[in-house]
Amino acid sequence: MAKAGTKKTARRRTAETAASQRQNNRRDQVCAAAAKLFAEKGLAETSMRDIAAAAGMLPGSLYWHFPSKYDLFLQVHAEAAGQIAQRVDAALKETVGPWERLEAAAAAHMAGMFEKEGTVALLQPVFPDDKPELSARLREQRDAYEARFSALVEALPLAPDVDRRLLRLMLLGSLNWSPHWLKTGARRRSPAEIGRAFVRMLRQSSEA
Amino acid sequence: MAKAGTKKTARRRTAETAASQRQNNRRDQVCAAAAKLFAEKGLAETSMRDIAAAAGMLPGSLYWHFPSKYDLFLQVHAEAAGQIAQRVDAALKETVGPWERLEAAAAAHMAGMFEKEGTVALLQPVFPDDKPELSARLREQRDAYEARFSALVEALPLAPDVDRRLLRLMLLGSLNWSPHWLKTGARRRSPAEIGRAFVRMLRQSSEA
DNA sequence: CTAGATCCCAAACAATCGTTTGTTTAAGAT
DNA sequence: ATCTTAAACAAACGATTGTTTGGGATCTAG
Repeated sequence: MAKAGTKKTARRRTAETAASQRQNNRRDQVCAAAAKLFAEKGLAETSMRDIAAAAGMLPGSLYWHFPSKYDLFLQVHAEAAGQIAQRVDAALKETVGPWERLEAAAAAHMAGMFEKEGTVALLQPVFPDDKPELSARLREQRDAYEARFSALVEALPLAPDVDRRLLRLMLLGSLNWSPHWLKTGARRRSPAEIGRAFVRMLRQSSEA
Repeated sequence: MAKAGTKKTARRRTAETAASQRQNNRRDQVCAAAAKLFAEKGLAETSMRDIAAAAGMLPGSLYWHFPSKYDLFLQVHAEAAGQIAQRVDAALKETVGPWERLEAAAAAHMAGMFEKEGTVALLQPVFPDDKPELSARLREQRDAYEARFSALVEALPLAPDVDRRLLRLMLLGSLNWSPHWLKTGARRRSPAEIGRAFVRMLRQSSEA
């Protein structure tokens, strides 16, 4: 087929595809195990040995996939943020009213946080002061995601005396705090329902 | 004067008072230093060496005042919780209306969290899974404090379809999350004002 | 068949952790 | 002056931390 192409590209492409089949087989597995542990115990309380054991390999082997523990955490964080952002964006595409959009975003935010065990790690802000680079990256990811809510609140038809910033912070705070009391088992209402309920509680009081 | 009293009691009393003057001189100092560090970096990220350095003594000397790191943390946590509870109770004594009482409690909660640097440590729930005793004690302290808000919400005149539990959780979540974005310097509104604003946002929408 | 890449193991590295031990200093009590 | 106790120092303990090193499979490309 592509044998007529330049030797280099042809060789490289086959090498890439063949390699990528074999490549990163267990990388995602490591990520998943790390996500779960980070979400359960936090960054500092989770050791590389714990992650390695959960992923079924030795501690040193992790360093073939990730250059450091913080890079691994950053990867997990980015994936979690991306998943929730994807959910929110998908929900927003199907919704039109300003309040309905905020409600859909809150529901997607909650559903995204609780869909997988590891995703909750996103919201617990862990900013190690001795790793300013890591903290900066985490803030970037978080800010980029939360910008969606800034826009949604900005679009609300509100009475002129309502502090939009405070409304946004109140909603996000109550959403992000929910993992502390919402247990995954035997929940009365689904996470998405709770997110919608929070938005509705804010709605009538501040409508224009 | 008291020389006619029994030798034992007289001697013991003077010994106690004299000892208590000399006793626990730097214990509070250690507590304050630990509270500040715990609030800034959390339990796991704060080492006994950090605390000792901040208190101006050597690591081993801490163990004369506290039997372990977790006991020290528990003490700090209890003091912080007690201070906020005291503020809330004082504010409630002067307020009568159900909504006004909730508003006053939220304001006191916020003011208490931000009055000292170390007090914020209260709200960041740190429950090490390998120390169930510590986790249980922390939960006790937190639950005992938050019971106030349960009672306050229960006393609100609400429409019958309003979920009081969810309203309480929303308020407490947004309050407890505020340290993540409310910077101590150059704040637009005081913590107490923000707490009041949060309650007002909930008020009109759910009033009976 | 050889060369090289991929992936992991086995073992150790230096650093830091919470904690313990033995000793010393200072001050009040007898 | 002697005895006791509070409070700290100095130094180390074993365990755990994140990470490095070197080598051994396993597979693919040439």
